[in-house]
Order: sequence, then C-alpha cells, then structure tokens
Amino acid sequence: MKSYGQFCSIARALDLLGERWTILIVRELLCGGRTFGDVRRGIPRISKTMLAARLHELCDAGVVERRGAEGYELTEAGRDLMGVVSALGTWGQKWLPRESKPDELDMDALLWDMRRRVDLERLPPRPTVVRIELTDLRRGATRWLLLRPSEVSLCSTNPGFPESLEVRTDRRTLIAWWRGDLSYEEARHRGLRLDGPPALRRAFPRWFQRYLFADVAREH
Amino acid sequence: MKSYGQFCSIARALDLLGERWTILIVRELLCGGRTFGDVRRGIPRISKTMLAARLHELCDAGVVERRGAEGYELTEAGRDLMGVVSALGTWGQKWLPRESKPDELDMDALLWDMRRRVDLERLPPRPTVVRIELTDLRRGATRWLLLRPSEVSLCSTNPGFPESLEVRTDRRTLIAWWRGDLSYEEARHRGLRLDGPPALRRAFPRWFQRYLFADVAREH
DNA sequence: CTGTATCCTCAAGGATACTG
DNA sequence: CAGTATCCTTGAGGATACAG
Repeated sequence: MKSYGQFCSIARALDLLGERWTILIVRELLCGGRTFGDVRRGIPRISKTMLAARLHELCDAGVVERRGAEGYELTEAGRDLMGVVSALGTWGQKWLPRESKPDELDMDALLWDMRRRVDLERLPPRPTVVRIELTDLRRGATRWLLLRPSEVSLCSTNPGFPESLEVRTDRRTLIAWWRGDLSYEEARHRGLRLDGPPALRRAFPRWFQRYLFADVAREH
Repeated sequence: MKSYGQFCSIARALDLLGERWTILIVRELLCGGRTFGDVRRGIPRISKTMLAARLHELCDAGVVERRGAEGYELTEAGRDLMGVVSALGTWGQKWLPRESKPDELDMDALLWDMRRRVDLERLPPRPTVVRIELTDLRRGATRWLLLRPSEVSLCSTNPGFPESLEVRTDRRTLIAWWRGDLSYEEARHRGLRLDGPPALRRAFPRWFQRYLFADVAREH
C-alpha cells in the first residue's frame, strides 16, 4: 500500500499498521500467539502468503522479532501496541451494534478465543472433554475442547477421551454470551443447552473468562 | 473491502475504520475540520470521490452526521474515537523513526496543521502575515499565513497585507521542529531563518502549539 | 508444519468530466 | 465549492504448486 505521505504520526503509524490483517496479527501475538500456526488459527481467513508477508513487514518495522523455531515475539514497541489494540476493541464494544450476521462469522476464530480464555485455575483436576455442537450448522459444526489444568486443546475430531459435557447452541447465542451481550442465564434461556453431570454443568460457565472486552460498558 | 468476518470487536471496528483514509478523515474531524474542503486540505492526496465515499460510510455507521451546508459533524461515537486516534499518534511518536524522506511528505498537510495549531491568544493584535519559504523546493514552495486573533488563514498567494515576517527553512528542519524532534533553538541552528522585526522574530515560536503529539516522550 | 514462488483475478480507487 | 457518474488502471492478495 502506498504511504500516506504525511508527517503526522497517526498517518505514519497507519502506513505500517493500516494494511489489511496487520492489526489482527498484532492482536494474536498480544494474546499469546507464538507460532505461524497460532496466528493462523486466530485469523483463519488469512492466506499463508499474506501472513508471511505481513510478519516480514512487522519484523522490518521492529515490532516483531523472529525467534527461529519458537516462532515470533513482539518487541517492546510491539507490546506497546496494546494501547492501540485495546482502544479499538473498547470502542467497538461500546459503539458497534451487538448483532452481526453469524453466517459471516468465523466460528473457528471464536472457538480459538475460547481455548485461550480458559481459566486454568478453575478447571477440574482430571481431563475434561467438552463437545460443542453448533446447532444451526449442518456439517463440520462440532468441535471438542480438551481441558486440563496444564493446557487446553481445541480439536475438530474427538481427541480420544470420553466426552464429559456437551454444549448445544446456535451460533448467535454462543457469540452473544461470549461477547458479553448476554449473561450466561440469558444464553441458557435463549437456547444454549448443556448435557452432562450436574456438577460439571454448574461449573462450566466459570471455566471461561469470556471475551477480553466482554465487560466493557455499552453506549449503543 | 471485505469484512474480516470475526466476532471480535477489534476486527469489527476495523471493518469500518480499517479502510484506507478513514482514520485520517476522523482525525481531521476531531481536529476541528467541519466541511468537505476542510478535510481535503488536511489530506491533500485523497481524491474527491474517495472522500465522499468514506464520509458516506462513516455516516451510515453512525460516526458522522451530515449537517447540510455546515458540513459534517462527529456523533458521540465519533468523538469517542479520540481514544483510538490518540493511541495511534502516541505510539507512532514514541516508536517510529524520527526521519522520513521529506520528498514524500506533503507540505500542504503540514502547513494546514500549523494553521490550526496557532494559539490565537498569543498573536499580536494587528494582522500579521508570515511568508514561509521552503528553501529546498524549487517552485510553489511559498505559502502565507495570515494571523489574526480572530482567525488564521493559509494562502498560496500573498493575501494582500504587507509581509510582516519571513521564515526560510528546508522541509526537514520545519518538520522536525513541528513534530517536536527538535527544539526551536535546534531548528534555528539547523538553518531555520527568520527575517523581520526583532520583536516579531522573538514572538514567532510562541504563536504555535506545534504538532499535537510533539511532547510525547520518545522510546526510539 | 512453515513457509516461498508464480500466476491471475477482481475490485479499490485515481482521473476525468459533468451537475447543482 | 461540493459533490456524482463513468471509465480504466494497477496492484493487493487469493489460489496453487513447490520446498525445506
């Protein structure tokens, strides 16, 4: 993209950050993504070519550093982009309409966010598998979360453990709960269903910290 | 531009704000621009077609409101974008290299920023014309600032009043002073020259508040 | 899995002319 | 001045194949 050609630091920051995908990549790294694959799972619609190109640009600009096999790491300048990313997220949460068409939303990005927003401290000590069924999708609508206090995995096939809990919900309701547009009780009322032992069903909502901006006060 | 298709408010905010030019347009409105022409003078390289299209998008999104002949106005949501814009400018000022090639920088945008960052309170009571000569440009390198406590105008021809003061400088030095990369004394030392009555020459640097982010502490 | 190299398409957006 | 309508070019970026 051509530079704006302005002296202004807003314009100059946008020369770097304003290209498509770039800020989302920074978001993934800020949220703990380390490898090429981590970033891709958070941004499923980016092409490999594009992601590689953008990571190079960020390295050249001194925002990201390549760490060989360990993947990528934000520099201090990169970590300081939290202010920009956070301002964008807060503004969006405050002012954008709650609803967007779930048909156009990428559920894998949502589930990837759920994976990383698990509160490990609150998980049961034994491995727990949650089967998540998106009821308004025909195929490929099932994912599994393997929850262990040491680590969480998101799988598109049953990871081999017995299923401890099943969540059935349409996309709108899951998204609305995750984004903080609905409380857990409201989501249950709107059709989110849990199947499994009562103790796990009660505990389930506590396992998740929800979306980073779920608690931002809305103005819309 | 196609939507990112993510539930995340960062991505959704970028669906709106991430298109080329959009944030710069918001910046101009935040800095007091009201009319179509105001915005264009702050972003000389945008085409009329593009500016009209972007303003429509911002209106549709509820960030800007059309005010008939008075031009455009940010809504409350729009004014709240100050957080995003300010985070970008602060980050850029802190982390981006000071120098960029002046050949690629638009001096009209700089002079337009000077026009609006005049401290009216400190101006002499009588109309004052400052002739600004950019010494490293061949033609079209002269502009005039007509300073009056009621209003400031930027002209590309002599506005008719006698010239009270002349500033001669290359672009790098003017930009560096304006951005806060050099103090006024350093800029003088680097070649910024003033011609005119000593009282006005002494007063000159006080008339300007410089760039909005000039005082941000640098990390680079 | 983590990329790179190439090709090819489509649409963003600049230029121009026209209008109230 | 403040736009709108049309045309046309260019390059962003997706798809595919290939490599370490």
